[in-house]
Amino acid sequence: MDTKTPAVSSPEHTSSPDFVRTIVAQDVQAGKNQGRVHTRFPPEPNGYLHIGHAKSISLNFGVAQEFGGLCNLRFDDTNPTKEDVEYVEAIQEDIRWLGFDWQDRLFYASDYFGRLYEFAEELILQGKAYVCDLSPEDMRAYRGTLTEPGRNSPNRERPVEENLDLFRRMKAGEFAEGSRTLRARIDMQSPNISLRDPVIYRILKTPHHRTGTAWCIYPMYDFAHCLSDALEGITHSICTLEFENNHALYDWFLDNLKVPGHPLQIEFARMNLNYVVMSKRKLRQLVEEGYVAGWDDPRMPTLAGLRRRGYTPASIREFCERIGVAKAISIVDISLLEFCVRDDLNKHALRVMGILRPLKVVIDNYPEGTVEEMDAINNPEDPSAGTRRVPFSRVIYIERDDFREDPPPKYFRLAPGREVRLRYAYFIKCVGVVKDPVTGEVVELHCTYDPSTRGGDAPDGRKVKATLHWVSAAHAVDAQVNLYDRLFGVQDPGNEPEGHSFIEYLNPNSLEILSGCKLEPSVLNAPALTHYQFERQGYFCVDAESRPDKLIFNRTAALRDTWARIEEGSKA
RNA sequence: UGAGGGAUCGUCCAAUGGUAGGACACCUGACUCUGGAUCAGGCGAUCGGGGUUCGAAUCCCUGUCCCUCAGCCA
Repeated sequence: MDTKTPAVSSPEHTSSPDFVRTIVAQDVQAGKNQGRVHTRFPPEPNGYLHIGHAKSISLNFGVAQEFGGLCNLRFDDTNPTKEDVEYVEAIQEDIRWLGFDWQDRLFYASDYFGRLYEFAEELILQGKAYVCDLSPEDMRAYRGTLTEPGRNSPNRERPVEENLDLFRRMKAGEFAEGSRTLRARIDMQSPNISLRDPVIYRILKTPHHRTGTAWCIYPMYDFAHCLSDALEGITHSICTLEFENNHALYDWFLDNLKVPGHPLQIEFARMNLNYVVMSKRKLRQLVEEGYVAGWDDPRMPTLAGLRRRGYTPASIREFCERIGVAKAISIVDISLLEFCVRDDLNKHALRVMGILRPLKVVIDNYPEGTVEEMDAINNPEDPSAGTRRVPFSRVIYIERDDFREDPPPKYFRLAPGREVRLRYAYFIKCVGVVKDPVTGEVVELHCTYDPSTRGGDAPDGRKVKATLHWVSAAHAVDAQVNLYDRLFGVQDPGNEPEGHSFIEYLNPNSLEILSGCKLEPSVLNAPALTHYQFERQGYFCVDAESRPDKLIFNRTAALRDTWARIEEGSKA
C-alpha cells in the first residue's frame, strides 16, 4: 500500500511555489550552475529523526526531484562525542521508509576530513587562520558580547610558519584537549558574532564512529558544512532559520578557499507542532527516564514512533506539503497531521469489525448451532479491495457504547425495545437486559432478529436509525488494543516557564490499554504494521510485537465522532 | 540596548500596486447499511500610526511585538 512514489506536488496544491522553490526556479532559469539542482539532507547522527525532519527531507528531496536534480544524504558527523552508529542506521531506515532515495550518494562529513584538513592549512598559509592558545573561558571573555566588540587573541599575529607547525602538532596529538584551537582570522569587532574569529578545528581525543582514532582534531560545523556542500557540488544548501547568523561565515570560507563551486544557503522556518516536544534533548529524556517505551513509542513524534503508531509515509509527505515552506516561525496544529493520516487511511485501509469494549448479545430466536457467512465490503472507497465473509451466529458482541438502557435524546443506537441494524447482517430488536445483581451493570442483552432483513434491508421498507458493528462470539479473536492520546496536555509543553519541566505537562491518560477486545477472525494473520479501519471506531495497525497468539493493535487515529460532540455539547 | 530575521482568518500557507484566497479546525444542512466518507453552505485575518497612489497586505516613513546569535554543539 505504501508506495515509493516521490512527493511530487499534486495539482491541487501547486497554486504557487514556496519561496525556496521560487529561488531555485529563478536560478535554473538564469542558467546558474549550468541549470543543475543539487541538494542534500545533512542530519547529525545524534538522535532519531522526528516529524520536523520530515519537512526538511521532503523539501530537499522534493526540490531536487521537481527540478530534475539530485539530493544527497550526508551525515554531519564532525563531533564524535555526540554521535553514534545506532543513529546512522535508524536515520537511513526512516528516510527510506518515508519514500526517498539517495541512490549511491550516501556521504559523511568524515569522508572529507583529509581534504578539510588541507583547506585549513591553505587558510593558514594565506594568513587567514591561526592557532589560538586561549582557554575556553578566556576565549569567551575575548569574544565580547552582543553589544560590545571582541578583543584580538594574543596569538592572532602568530607567524604563518608557527601556525602551520602548531596545527600539525595539534593533528599529531601533541596537545591536550581544549588547550588550543585553530581559528579563522576574520574580525573580532564584527557585529556578527559568528565572524569574530570562529574556531574551525578543536582537539577531541575521542574515537570517531567511522574514522576511529585516525584523528584527534575535528572540524567545526561552520567550516565542515560549507566545504562539504561545495565538494559535493551542492547548488542549494537549504537549512533552518537559526543558521541565518552563520550565513556570512558560510560564504566567507567558500570565498577564501579554492572550491569547485559556491552553493547558495537558503534558510527556512523549521516545523513546530503543538502538543509535542521536538527537541532531541527532550525526546531523549522521555526515552531515558522511561516516560515512553522507547524512541519508537507510538506516542513519540519520531518517524519511528509515527510508523509504529500506524502513520503512513504518504500521509506524512502530504502533511509536509500542506504546511508549506516560509520564513515565519509557525506552530502547526497537530489536527492537520491527524487529518492527513485519516485521509490516506480512509482511501487505503481495509475495513474490519472489532469490538473494543464487548457487550454480549444473545439473539433469542436465532437457531442455535447455525453459522452464516455474511458478505462484507473491504473498502467502500476502493471497490477493487473486494469483499470478505464474516461469520454470524446466535451469540455476538457489540460495543458497550452502542447500548443505553436509558437513551438520551438524539441517541439512536440500541436501547430496550429499539430496533437497529447489524452491519451486513440483520435488524435486531432489544427485548431483554441482564444485569449483575450486585453492581447493576448491564452484562448481557437479549434480542430478536428479523430473518427477512438479511443483508440489512427490510422488505417492508421500514428504516432503522443506527447500524452497529458486531463480532460473532464463537469466532472472535481476542486482542489487546492500545488507545493513544496526545502525550502532552498543553499546546506548548516545550516552552515551560522558569522552574518548571515539560515533564509536568505529560498527559497521564496518553495510553489506555484495552484487553479482551473481540475482533473478526480475518485479522488473525495480518503482518505487523498492517493498517485497518475498525468500522465506526478508528484506524488501527498491527503492533510490531503482535503475535498470532497475542494480537496487539495500536490506534492510529479515531474516526471523527459526531455523536461524541453532540453528547459533549449537551453536557455543557 | 549590537547584528541578522519575522509579523495576513483560531492554525498553516497564498495573493508582489487592481475583488484578501485555499487548507486544517469550528458551526449548519444534505446524503449515508460506518453518527465515517462525500457534498453544499457558514464563521473568520492584513501588528499600530502616518504617507504616496484613482487604488496598498504589497511601496515609503515611523512605532510596536516576536525569533536567532555571546559552544572548542549542529
